[in-house]
Amino acid sequence: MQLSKSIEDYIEAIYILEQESKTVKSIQIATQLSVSKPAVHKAMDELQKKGLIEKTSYSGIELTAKGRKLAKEVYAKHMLIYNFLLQIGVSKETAEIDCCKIEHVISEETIACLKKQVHS
Amino acid sequence: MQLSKSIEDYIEAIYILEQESKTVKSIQIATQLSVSKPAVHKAMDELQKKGLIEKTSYSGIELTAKGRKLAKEVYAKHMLIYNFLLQIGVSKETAEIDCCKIEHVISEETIACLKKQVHS
DNA sequence: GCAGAAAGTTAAATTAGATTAACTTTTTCT
DNA sequence: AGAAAAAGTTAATCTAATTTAACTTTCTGC
Repeated sequence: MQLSKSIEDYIEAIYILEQESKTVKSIQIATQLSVSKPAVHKAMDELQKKGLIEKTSYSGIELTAKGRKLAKEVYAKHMLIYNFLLQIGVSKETAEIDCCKIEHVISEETIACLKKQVHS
Repeated sequence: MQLSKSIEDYIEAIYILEQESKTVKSIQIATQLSVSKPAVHKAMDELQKKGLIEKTSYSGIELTAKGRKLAKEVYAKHMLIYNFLLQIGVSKETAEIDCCKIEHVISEETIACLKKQVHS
């Protein structure tokens, strides 16, 4: 499945919010990603069409098994890049900003190579 | 000056083409970046408005001093990331693809840290 | 020097992702 | 329970970057 950058951001945000609060509300995602409520709404439509989340009107949002699997992959990539950046001396603040962007454009091959760099 | 990803791609393409052929034509840029002629045309309008290129109707395209300075910066970033990727074992093909995307999203701080990694 | 090809330009339409404004539904608090 | 606030939804609009189609200008080769 080919996901757009923004869809990856949304699914990752849901995954992170899921771990903090039992049910994930649209407004939390909007706050987390600094986007408007309608932007979240449209993105949730999209995620639902792709079978990545479950949601009925005015209810909470839940990842499906498929959605959670994907979210975990995105998040793992995020953490790998983040840790690599810290390791080479980037500040936490910048590492967080940069890895959010890099995670959407980096190839699997490069991810595999980075994996060997981290912790070494 | 805050440049969009696509504008950075165009200016970088001009910089590279400038070194191969004396005058840079719109069609060469279109071929290089795999975009349509009108896309190049609009981008050139934009670059001209920003004072980064010189161009009169139906003539060749030239970087201004300001444009060349910027192009060099973008290109240097490109090569730094490319070389780093090779160094960690990424193939040339993938390194080229990935660095083209990473160069548009990476911070100056991370670039500085990467610089210390390359060649070491 | 002129016809056809190549390059450049213009206009209109498309796409993805967002926004604001206005409205509806749900929640919360007294 | 009902009013006010909060959250969700819908509609209309915007922007950036692109495309196709059609047209104009320039170049090239006979």
